[in-house]
Amino acid sequence: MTDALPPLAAIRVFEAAARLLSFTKAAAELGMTQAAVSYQVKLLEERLGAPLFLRQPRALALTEAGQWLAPRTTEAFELLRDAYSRFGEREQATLVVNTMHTFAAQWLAPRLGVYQLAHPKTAVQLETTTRVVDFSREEVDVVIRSGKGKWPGLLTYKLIDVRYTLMVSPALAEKVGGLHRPEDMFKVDLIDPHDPWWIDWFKACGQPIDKLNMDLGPIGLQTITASAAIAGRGAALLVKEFFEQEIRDGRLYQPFDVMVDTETAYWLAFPEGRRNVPKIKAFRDWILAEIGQPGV
Amino acid sequence: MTDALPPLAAIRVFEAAARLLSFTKAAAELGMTQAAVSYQVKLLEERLGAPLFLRQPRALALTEAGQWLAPRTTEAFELLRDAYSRFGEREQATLVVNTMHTFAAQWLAPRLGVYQLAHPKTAVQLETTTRVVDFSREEVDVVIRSGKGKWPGLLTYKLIDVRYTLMVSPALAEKVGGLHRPEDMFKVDLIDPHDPWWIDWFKACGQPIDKLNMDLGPIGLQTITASAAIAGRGAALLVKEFFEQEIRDGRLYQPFDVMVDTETAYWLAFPEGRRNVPKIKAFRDWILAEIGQPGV
DNA sequence: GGTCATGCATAAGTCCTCCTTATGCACGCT
DNA sequence: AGCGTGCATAAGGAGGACTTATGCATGACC
Repeated sequence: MTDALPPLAAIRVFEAAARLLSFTKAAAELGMTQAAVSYQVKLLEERLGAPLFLRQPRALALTEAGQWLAPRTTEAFELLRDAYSRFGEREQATLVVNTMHTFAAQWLAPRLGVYQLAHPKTAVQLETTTRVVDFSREEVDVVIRSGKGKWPGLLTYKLIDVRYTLMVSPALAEKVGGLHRPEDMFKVDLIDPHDPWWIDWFKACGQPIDKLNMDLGPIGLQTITASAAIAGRGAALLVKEFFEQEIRDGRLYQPFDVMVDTETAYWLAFPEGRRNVPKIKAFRDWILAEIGQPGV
Repeated sequence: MTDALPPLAAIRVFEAAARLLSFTKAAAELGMTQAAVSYQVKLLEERLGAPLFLRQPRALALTEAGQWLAPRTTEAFELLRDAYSRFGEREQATLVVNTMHTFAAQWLAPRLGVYQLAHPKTAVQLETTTRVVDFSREEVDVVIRSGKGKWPGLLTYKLIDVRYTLMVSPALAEKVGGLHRPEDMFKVDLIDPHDPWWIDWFKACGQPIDKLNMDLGPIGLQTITASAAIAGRGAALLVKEFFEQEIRDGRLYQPFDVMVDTETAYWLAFPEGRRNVPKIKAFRDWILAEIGQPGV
């Protein structure tokens, strides 16, 4: 026989019975019947080939062998209980949120102070990427991404529709004599003019354009295009929800009512198997409430 | 949620997988399939709400959380493995044999040297009592008792038939002119004359006596009555097998062939549940071989 | 001395946890 | 491109771990 351990279920029962010196009390602590405790102790005694308890009237006592074994077993179980209890606390301490830069910078970061006050035990760690996250290979708790929201193996919660609109600096609009209708767009430059969003926008305005100048540089982050618009360099297509503060400040304004619905949205997503993780549930509930949608 | 531990089966699997950084190797060590390891790890990760491993091509890695938890878990399991392994060695160290004084002193003690040489790792601790042993309340491994040998819950192995015969000192026999037939018994005293064995012995000799003088003291141990017989104080009824050395030495001799069979025997007995305990099996096999009977 | 409460022991039966089998997928190597 | 390897998963089975019911021994109380 190798030094394989006896069944762990029996060891666990023995540990509780030895610590409490009562099968009945051990049963209560372990959430099982006294008969199950008796049964497991008998199994362990037979397996070890030695009695561990002396059954006495109205009292249980440990044999010498039991007295030798019990504290060692309890020490091991205390290590386990401590480790797994502190693990729970430790895991609650940090929530890793991976999302694209725009969402992080414009929507989430400004609100994290509120989140922190409401959840002092959990620090949110923002990661800003746009690539696909593989939850089995990366230590990420939740992601926020745009798209259709149907990702197998993930639970998804809809946050914000992706609808963009044209925005400019009020100063620029005044400088060119105002932008009163989409036909006035010749007066200003298009920021990030190769962004395919422009095709859909002009089409929505009834002025379709066939093609964009795709030779220009890579499509920029909305935060960069928004900065250029605020600087008066032209008009940008932006998701309005990300720039509410700038709108309130008068640094950006929306001259026309045209909104282009991409039929996609921003989604909170995480693996189905983590649906019951407290810090993830808390974050989900908070962000849904913050967006003004009913929680699950 | 209380600080209840996750399922121990899952923790055990995690510990092996973390230590070996391989589900396949962990499966081999634990004697289960790789699918079972994968399943248990997934269970634990969902229960804890955190991934413990990062699945990489041709390599498993622990997450930060897993790196935190694994050494603590391994430490606990090393305590358990060490304790239960040393327990086995420790339990092999001593065998407690409870038997009546005569068997211990006359038959077993003289042979224990031989046993010790054959089993150097096990010390036999003799307890000499005649009362009933309750294995659930006393730390006794095996008992040797006389009787019918049918004791519920115990396994029994027959050792020696209880047949007694008359024995005297050769010097005493010569002093009284010899003991040639049972009718000569008037020449010597009966040692322990109130022992009921005398009724059966005289009856077996064709000279029944009706009663004994029951007013005398308690029935003595055979070792005491044998000492008196050796000292020439009279004749004693003894189990011959216990006094072979004294017979060889010429200190006792059996003048008649009369043997009275009590229809009982000396039995080795221990609880059924301990049938597989190595030190008990070893002792059983030795004592059966010593008595000249085939082992089980 | 009789009755009752308590705690452990056991048999029989149930159920669900833990596993196996079969198979898929991703990746590195050749 | 094909193959070998290691992890993942679904479906299903079995046996381990438990429950229920009951017995027994003992101490406390009247």
